[in-house]
Amino acid sequence: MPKAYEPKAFEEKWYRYWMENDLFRAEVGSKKPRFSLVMPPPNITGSLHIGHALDLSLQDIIIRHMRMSGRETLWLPGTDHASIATHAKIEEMLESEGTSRHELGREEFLRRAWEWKDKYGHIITDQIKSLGASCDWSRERFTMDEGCSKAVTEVFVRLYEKALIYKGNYMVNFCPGCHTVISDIEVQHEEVDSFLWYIRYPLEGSDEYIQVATTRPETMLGDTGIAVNPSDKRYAHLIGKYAILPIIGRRLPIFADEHVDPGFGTGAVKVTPSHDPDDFEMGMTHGLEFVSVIDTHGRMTAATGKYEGMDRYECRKVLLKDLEEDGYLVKTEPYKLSVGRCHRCDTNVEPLISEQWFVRMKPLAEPALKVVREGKVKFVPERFTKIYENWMENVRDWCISRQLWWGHRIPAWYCDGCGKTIVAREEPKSCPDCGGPLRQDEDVLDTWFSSALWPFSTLGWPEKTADLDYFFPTDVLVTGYDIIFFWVARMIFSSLEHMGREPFRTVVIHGMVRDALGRKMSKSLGNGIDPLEVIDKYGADALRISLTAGTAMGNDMRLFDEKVAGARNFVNKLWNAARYCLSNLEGFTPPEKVAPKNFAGRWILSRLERTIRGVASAMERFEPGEAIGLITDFIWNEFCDWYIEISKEDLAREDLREETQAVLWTVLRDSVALLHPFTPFVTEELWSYLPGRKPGREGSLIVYPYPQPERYPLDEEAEEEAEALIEATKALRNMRAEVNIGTGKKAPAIIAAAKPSRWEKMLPYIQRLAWAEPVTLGDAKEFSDVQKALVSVAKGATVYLPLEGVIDIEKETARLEKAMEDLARDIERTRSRLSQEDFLSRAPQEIVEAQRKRFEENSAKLETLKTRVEMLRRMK
RNA sequence: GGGGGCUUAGCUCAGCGGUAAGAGCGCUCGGUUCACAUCCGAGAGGUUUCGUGGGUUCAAAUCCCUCAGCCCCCA
Repeated sequence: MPKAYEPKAFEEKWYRYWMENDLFRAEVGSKKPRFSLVMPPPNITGSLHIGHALDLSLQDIIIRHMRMSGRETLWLPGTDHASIATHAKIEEMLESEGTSRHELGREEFLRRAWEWKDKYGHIITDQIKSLGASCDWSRERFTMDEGCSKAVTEVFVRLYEKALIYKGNYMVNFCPGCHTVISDIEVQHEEVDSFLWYIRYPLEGSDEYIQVATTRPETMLGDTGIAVNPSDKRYAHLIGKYAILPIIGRRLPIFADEHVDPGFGTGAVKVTPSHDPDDFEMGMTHGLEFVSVIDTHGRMTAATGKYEGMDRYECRKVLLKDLEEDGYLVKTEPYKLSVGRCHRCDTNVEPLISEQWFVRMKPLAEPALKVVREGKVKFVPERFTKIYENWMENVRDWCISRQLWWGHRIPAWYCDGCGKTIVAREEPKSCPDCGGPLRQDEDVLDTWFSSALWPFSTLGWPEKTADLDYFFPTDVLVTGYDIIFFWVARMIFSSLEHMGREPFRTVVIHGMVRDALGRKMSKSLGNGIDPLEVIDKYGADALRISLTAGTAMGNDMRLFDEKVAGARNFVNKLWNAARYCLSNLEGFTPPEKVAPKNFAGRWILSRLERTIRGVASAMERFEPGEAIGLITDFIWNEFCDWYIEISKEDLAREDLREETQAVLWTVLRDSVALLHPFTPFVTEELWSYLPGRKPGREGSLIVYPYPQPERYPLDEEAEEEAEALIEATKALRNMRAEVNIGTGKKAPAIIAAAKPSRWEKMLPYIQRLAWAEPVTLGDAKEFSDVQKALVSVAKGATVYLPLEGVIDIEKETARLEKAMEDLARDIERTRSRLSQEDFLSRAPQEIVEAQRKRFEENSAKLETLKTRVEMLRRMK
């Protein structure tokens, strides 16, 4: 076994080994209880970022834990076609070649897109492998593969037939940057510093004006009315009259509408039904004219006269100048307003009216709410339930068409002859009504429309497949809180609608990974951490630990180099502990049963049992951070710091050598097994060196039964003895440091015990652990008059550090008095607690007992110290 | 405007009803002990204390309410 831990030496090797031996593959119809999980499909245009690394690490931890716990596990991987992103990427590529999609035509564009996908689409899946993700690559899917596409068509047709999909002319969010409609949740609202412009519109047949305030002056060219609040006395006399739109000259009816906030601006608002969602509503209810003044490129339309062709913001500038010159602009005030930006390209979204396809949400949302409220789908942590419900309760219809070519083309055909619309699974040859020719809808569907079907489309739906039958519904879904609405919610209602049941039982939500300063990682800030670089530097295992340890599920976390280095240090510690164990296990044959007689062995197995129980509980609650914390604490602070040191003594003893070897082997084996879901590479590597490893595939750690509770007896007696030993050792080390006796330097020690017989067996350990030589044992009274020594009290014993020279009485007295103060304070606290009737009668018996015991132990310690201090005083 | 989160040691964070507040990093002191300097030993550091003020309880950092600061989501 190599001396140094070097992850690069074996990480790739083990991934290949697992793959070649088909160890990630799920078997349909296995007798084991099954456990399935689908991977949130990463975007094919993307490369692995730290968010993926977290998401995938958590899934791998869960799936490996389940696999080792005896489940037939499926972790289904795949990728997402990412309509907008890929489309943009291809367009960019074509542009660099001096051509465009319109020049090439749809068919050629798609050919080029598929070519690109075949060439680059697997980059991210290759990267996923370097993390150790144990997903079943034989079942890998792509949202645009044949099966998933078939599912999309099927769903579209079914929803259309149930009138849950409709086409209509409504106000939508258009992104001039991506040149497509986007859905409501793809718009990000952001507060920006802007202005409120006050403009006066002349009243018809009068010299007077009505003043309005607006944040978007350029839209005034499309104004078709002016609204005031019905209760607003200032304007009551103008209702029913008309104003004249400056520059354009259009007659604008002045009307009352309750939605107008009298406190905003002047209380009178211009109404642009074609470019504002609220105005759209008013336009509909009040029968206003609809005039579109901004097109899908963000440019002014022909309806704007001399402004035609100008960019909307350019037009704003020119128009304001014109208004000012003509005396219409009254004033300009600074104003904070919320602008909608495109989630993908950051361009300001333009609300405009357009004919698009929508999913009717109300009927779908109801069952999706019910299933969560009834607990059939549970969120972990629970607080995300409320966030989901909140959204689902207020959900609006989902705009699903996109003006792009890369994606699932909408299965709708139009007959120009008779105007009929046909929605069908197979392309119809001609119009069933008039026999005329048909043309297919040009648009594709929102990518999320296909990912919403992921848990069942990937298992073969709409076909009845064995996979679907066996693995659906899936058990858990792991994802970040940022896509609860985009994805989780949509999977839930889609599955309920098409499968008749929930897609998964538990949704495990994690937070975002931030940089060292708590900032979001972004390209513009350049503060992103590349997981591949981290893996290169510290290994995948260290990365996985640093992403999961020390954080609670659902909370954001910060990642920085020192954190990963710390994780790597732990792995190195494990590596060296294993080296120690293995070097002492040469020629060792694992016994049938490990049942040590010595307290040290019983102690460490008892502690191991507690760790196993804690891990089982944490994993059950989906708190891998807690689980890994328990395991690392056990390995480092108990096994390495204490048991391994003790074992050095015991291995040298004829009567204990064999059982000590057995304990070392057992604890190492279980530690490595417990850790495997978290650090798969190093553990499988160490496993390969472990005596007793069964040969071949079946002997791999990845399929070794995960340590479960009640594997070893809890041994309170041994734990108490070990605690006493540790306490005495620490007391000695402490006193030695006090008087600058270096570690490793021999110095005598005296243990004055209440029950000396109990301490006899511990002397060799104390000798080694506290570099104490010679160690003298006696009963409490025997040494009470030792003068040249420092004293500490441990559980059941007084520990002396005899000194060659004369002790500094002042200093020692002060040290002891400080200890006495602490004890006295504690004694007082427990005494007062024990004197309360309510406490004695209402608190559980164990708690009361523990207090009593503590009171007695501390009183005894205090008594000892008191006597000692009195003695020191007499010496002065 | 609605919803959620955070506020615990210098920093990053655990702990979320059971009784002297924990970890890692950083800091100080001491160490080339035959697994490990990617390490070992000791220690300081939280004003009797977990943002503030109340309440519930035998018992609160932990549960409830108030307020404050910061952050996120939705409208």
